[in-house]
Amino acid sequence: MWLNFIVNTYSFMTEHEKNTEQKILDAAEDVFLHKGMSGARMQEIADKAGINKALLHYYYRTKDKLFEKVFEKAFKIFIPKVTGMMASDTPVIEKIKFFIDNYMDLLTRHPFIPAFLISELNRNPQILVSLFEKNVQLTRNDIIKNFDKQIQTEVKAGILKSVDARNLMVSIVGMCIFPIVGRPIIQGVLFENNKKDYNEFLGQRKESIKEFIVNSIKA
Amino acid sequence: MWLNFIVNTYSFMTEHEKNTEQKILDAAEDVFLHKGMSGARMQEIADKAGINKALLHYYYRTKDKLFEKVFEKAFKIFIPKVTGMMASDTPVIEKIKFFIDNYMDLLTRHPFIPAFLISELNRNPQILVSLFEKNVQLTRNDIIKNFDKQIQTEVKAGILKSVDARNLMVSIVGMCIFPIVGRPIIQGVLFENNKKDYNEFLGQRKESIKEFIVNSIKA
DNA sequence: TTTAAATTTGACCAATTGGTTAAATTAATT
DNA sequence: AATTAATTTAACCAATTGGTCAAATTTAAA
Repeated sequence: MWLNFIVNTYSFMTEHEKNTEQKILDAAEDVFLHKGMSGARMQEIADKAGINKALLHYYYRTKDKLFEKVFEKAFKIFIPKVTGMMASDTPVIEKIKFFIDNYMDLLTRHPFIPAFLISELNRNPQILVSLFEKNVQLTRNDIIKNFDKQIQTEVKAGILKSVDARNLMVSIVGMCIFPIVGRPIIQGVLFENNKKDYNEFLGQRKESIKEFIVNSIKA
Repeated sequence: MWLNFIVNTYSFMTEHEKNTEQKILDAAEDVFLHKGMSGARMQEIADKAGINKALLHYYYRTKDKLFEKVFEKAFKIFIPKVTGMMASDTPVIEKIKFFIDNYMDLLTRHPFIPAFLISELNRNPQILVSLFEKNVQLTRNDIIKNFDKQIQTEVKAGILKSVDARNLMVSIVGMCIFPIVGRPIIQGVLFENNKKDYNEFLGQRKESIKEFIVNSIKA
């Protein structure tokens, strides 16, 4: 679709157009996720999409614009889930268990996104600025405050030990993400590089984390 | 020093030589750590070292060779510490507290190394193979087994709750590393991008992790 | 003080890279 | 069927990149 780089993906485009565009985006995701912005090559993306390189620039003018799209998609898959977990009104421990189950599943389905986000954001934190404007940044603050309030309520009710909301959240996400982004190192150092053993480890990790956290915060 | 790429840094080289070589290595570290293998430019490294680009190739034939040196140094700073923590014969909880204090300090001093290692290793896990051959891979297995044995002893002695050594180690390191590698995201989402607030958060994080873990594993 | 060896440089090169353009092809509109 | 608009391609380009080389300079050895 012409001027697509401005108007984006809309419902009135034909199946054919959607396919070409989607093929490019899929290929771009694949290449960018594994090689990063600086390591990705437009030619490789074109090859993987089965199209001419010039067509890439026809749809997404520049490498930066294409990268932006891929990054935004990756970001949206992972980050809102974290604040999302704090929104429901179930008890804290239930909430956490639910989150860990879902987040670990998400990580298993997209194991390369977190390292990609970490790498690109450390190299250029500026990317976040524009993303934060677009997305649900307004309510975010209230959500965190509410989650903290809920925790303090349960602390006073004698359900939980005294814990700080943000420390808890960073710990939970860290315990979930590290075995994924650090896989090459951990698998090498602690599992003699045995892929099967490590997959088993990841399989039971969910339960391990939940038990570890509940043990820590339950009064 | 001529043929330096083969013989490496030895004590019999003059101060002048050591300086030039070190200047290159420092500059390379700086650039590689922030831009990664594919994003780093030999010209930028040369500029930062204040030398001609050809001199870079005189000392370290290729970009790959130079990268290898930087990577190995970064790796050696961080990874042996983890297995090292398990070697002493103090009680488990003391060991863990000592490790967290030291590791968090290390992370604060070198905040960009972990993301660098994660990124490069996910992109090319092959790098590890040669490194594992060179380094203390022999005793590593015994160290882990001994640590696990110590834990199980303390479990039976009623000091600790039942915990798996490798899960525990991954959790500890994950809780330490995530606030560093995920800084841009966490600072943005949870701290309204306030740098000062985040530094304060990092300052108390050490104690928070220790308390969190002890609460979880103490019987 | 020669002479030889090691270090440093400027100029250069081939390959790669992101991006462009004009022409060809296909799809949509009349 | 004719024309217009949208899509796709091959060929090309300027800039960048890792790397080389011969010459110049500095240092060490004789």
